[in-house]
Amino acid sequence: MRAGRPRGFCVDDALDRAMTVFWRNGYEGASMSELTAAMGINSPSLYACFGNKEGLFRAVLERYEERRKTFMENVLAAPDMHELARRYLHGVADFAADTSGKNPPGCLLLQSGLSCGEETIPDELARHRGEKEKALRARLEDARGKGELSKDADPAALARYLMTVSNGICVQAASGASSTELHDVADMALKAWPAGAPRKTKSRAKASA
Amino acid sequence: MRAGRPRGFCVDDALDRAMTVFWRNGYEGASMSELTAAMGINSPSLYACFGNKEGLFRAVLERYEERRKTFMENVLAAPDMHELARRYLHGVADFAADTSGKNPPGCLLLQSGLSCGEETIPDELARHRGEKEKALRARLEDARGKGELSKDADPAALARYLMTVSNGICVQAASGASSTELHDVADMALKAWPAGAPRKTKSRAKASA
DNA sequence: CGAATTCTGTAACGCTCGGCACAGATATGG
DNA sequence: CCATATCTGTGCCGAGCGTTACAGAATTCG
Repeated sequence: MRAGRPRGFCVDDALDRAMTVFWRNGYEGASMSELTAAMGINSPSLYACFGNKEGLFRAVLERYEERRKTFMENVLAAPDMHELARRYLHGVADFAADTSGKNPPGCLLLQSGLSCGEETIPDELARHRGEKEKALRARLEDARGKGELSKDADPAALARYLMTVSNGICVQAASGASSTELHDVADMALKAWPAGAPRKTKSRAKASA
Repeated sequence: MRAGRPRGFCVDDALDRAMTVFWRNGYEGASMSELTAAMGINSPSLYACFGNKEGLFRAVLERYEERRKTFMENVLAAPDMHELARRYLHGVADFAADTSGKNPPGCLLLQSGLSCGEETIPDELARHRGEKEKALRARLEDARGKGELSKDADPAALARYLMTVSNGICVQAASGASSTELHDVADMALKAWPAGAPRKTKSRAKASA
């Protein structure tokens, strides 16, 4: 164990509370006083732990990705590509409409700073969204190689389509759309998905844990 | 415009310049000093003309809608509903990818403040986006009444779908997607659009969430 | 034990923010 | 040509921002 006075707060809990503030107010709209108040700590503790506001934000993003990891794993583990698309879009709809916690509806990767005074924030968020798209594309390319997807399908375009609809759903959620409205949009978007090998679709809906 | 010293700048030009700043930096990220510098005026002139920062922003939004008016008119004047969807999505793709002016790629109604410290800004923007959705829905309802759209089609859901994809396209554009990528997404989204006039439409069961 | 180390709370820093008083400049109307 | 009205530029305001200096409190190590 390390010497010195032990930290008086749980880092992950603090990050979860900071996440809510960034999510609701955006990066610039979240003031340090709001953040420290929500986290239940004083600013020197925050600066000692995270460096500065941007460092805190990056830590929040990592925490966010960690919490969404099981969802993406579940999506990528889909048995066929139509099921992958279905799990992804309906999972996003579930997630975006979820107001059971303290977080506002929508998605942190959009709400916290689509545009902003410091260019580095939107760039970082775009990078994170790009990572998700890349994961989807890799899975689709793999499926195409294995014959689970038509040879004339374009994995990159399909992945981009999923991300586009997903981001649109998040915006709709932030604008106040209901859960069923979002799922209807997801269903409609799935009609554009290539038929692929399997013709049988199960209509089972599962919420993201 | 009676007595008194005449205004030394063109209001619309100033609004166009302010629009670029809000677009690129977001509402909160746009400082008054940046705005006045871009508009080529001093702050007292700005305050005398627009009241305060939020007043300026609202004026910018009006100007924006005015500039987009002919586009929406062209969309709503489409001869059939598939053409309406096509014009809308590809028009948005064109618009979002356009970097010929000084405005960044994407859409002001999203970039300038999806989330923000002052709740009133995201609300106002959501209202503006809602107006567009309402216009599309009204046109679709009208078309359904005239038999140009299947009776079991849902105008509200279709309008929401268009808005969702449109917003997604704008996010993709802001993330750096190319024009052809955006048009590919628009084409793919159009595959989900109900067929022209025939009586047969597949209605998929809604998710049980 | 004392020394070293690490975290915490108080209080304040310099800076930029949005906004405005004021006086000079430039127009109109009588 | 004066009275009135509107706009412009200079300069400044209090508030809040992100950030940090400092000293005391709590722990481990020798």
